[in-house]
Amino acid sequence: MSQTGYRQFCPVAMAAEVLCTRWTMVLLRELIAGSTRFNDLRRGVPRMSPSLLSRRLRELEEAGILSRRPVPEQPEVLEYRLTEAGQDLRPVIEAFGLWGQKWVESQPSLENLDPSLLMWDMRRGLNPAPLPERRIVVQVCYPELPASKRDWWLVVEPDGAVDLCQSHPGFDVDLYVTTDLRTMTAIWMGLTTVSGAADKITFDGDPALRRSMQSWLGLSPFASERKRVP
Amino acid sequence: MSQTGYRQFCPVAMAAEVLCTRWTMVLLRELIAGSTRFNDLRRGVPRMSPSLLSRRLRELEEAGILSRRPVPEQPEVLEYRLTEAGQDLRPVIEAFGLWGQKWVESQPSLENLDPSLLMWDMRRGLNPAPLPERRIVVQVCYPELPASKRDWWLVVEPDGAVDLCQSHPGFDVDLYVTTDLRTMTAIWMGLTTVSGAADKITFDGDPALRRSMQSWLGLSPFASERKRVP
DNA sequence: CAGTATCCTATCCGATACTG
DNA sequence: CAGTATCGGATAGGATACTG
Repeated sequence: MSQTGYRQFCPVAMAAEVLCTRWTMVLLRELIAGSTRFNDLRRGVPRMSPSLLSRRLRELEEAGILSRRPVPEQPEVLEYRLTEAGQDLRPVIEAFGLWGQKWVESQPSLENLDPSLLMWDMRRGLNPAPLPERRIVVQVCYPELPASKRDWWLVVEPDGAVDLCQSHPGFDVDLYVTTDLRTMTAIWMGLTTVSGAADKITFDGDPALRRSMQSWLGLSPFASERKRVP
Repeated sequence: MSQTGYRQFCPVAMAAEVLCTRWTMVLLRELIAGSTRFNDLRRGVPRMSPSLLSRRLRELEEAGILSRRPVPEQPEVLEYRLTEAGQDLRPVIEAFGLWGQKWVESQPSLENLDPSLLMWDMRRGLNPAPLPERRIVVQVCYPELPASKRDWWLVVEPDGAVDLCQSHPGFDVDLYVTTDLRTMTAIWMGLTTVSGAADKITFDGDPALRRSMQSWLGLSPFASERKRVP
């Protein structure tokens, strides 16, 4: 937002005054998704400058939306946790996301891809349930990208924990997935499906894993909402 | 919002890019409440400059949220109607308002009172159902205000139509209500009630009307949500 | 890694005045 | 009444570099 507040007694205006400043809703989405540490937040909101992030976090604390407390083990590092008021923003974020998914043209967003962000989101959403009960390693390759962002490894531990690596984790790879970033992003957003984009993906490795990919690949929380934009 | 967009493929960011610019949410609240004409919108969002209003309306049209069409009878005047995408913002606005009502301290907003806006909102919300089936005139007086904003008349026609006047409409007044603007605003927001603020209101006229006031006085759509802020 | 301070510019927005 | 153009200032926020 710019200049001063709205100075209006309507609750919508009161909320907008706190929430409708640049990056705030996106940051809140990341907090609600569960990130609590500064650099995790940065990963989730990569285009936001650290100084603005720092500032927003302070503002949100002041607004009673989150608390900044030292991490117990590392007292010089802060941890950001939503207060009750912050948790209660979940329906607000969901309403935003739902509406955005339904009504905002996605072509322009698909011009602004970001492999780190996508993989970070995929890591978070990945659903280990359909996977066999052993360590599973999936390598994703985007041949069009420069080497530093080309290869990614998702490591799913037997207990369901998921790690994202940018260098080979040392374990055998169960499934190789090669595609372009745009296709993978479209799948993640629910604009297409693994089978719908079959001609743009090549697989190598465990056929069962490949067939079940749509089910274990975690999609955007809004992927199930179909586009309505004309 | 400032600068350029977020260039992020998350639906929350996509929605925020359209919705989180200054005044936009407040304007949308007014559109969803039913205003369709430029100057009605101005009344509902009085602190917004006309040029910004004009601009936002064009942006919202571009975003597919509303349509600008000439009024059938007055082809040189435009009428702003929400499209389906715009109607679908209702849950978003409601989520905002609900959260604002629950979690934003209202003291500061109560420093920024506005009789025109309040009366305009009251006119809109007034519930004619509990009133007798004849024309009812209620005069509201804020003695503390300058003459030009002191007296207001709500005229409820037998068919339920409500008019707001700033000069005596000529009909007999059924009920006089005298109070201060802050009290009336607090009632409208649900922070107190007519009987709870009885010591700050004086009545003259029809006792039945007075007793039923809480029921016919239209409150803010969010008035029923109780404050939770600590 | 975690977070902050500084600096500078783009741009958003508010005020005002103006036209059909 | 309905709506738009212009203009200038404030400030938000981006880039960068820096500290514990």
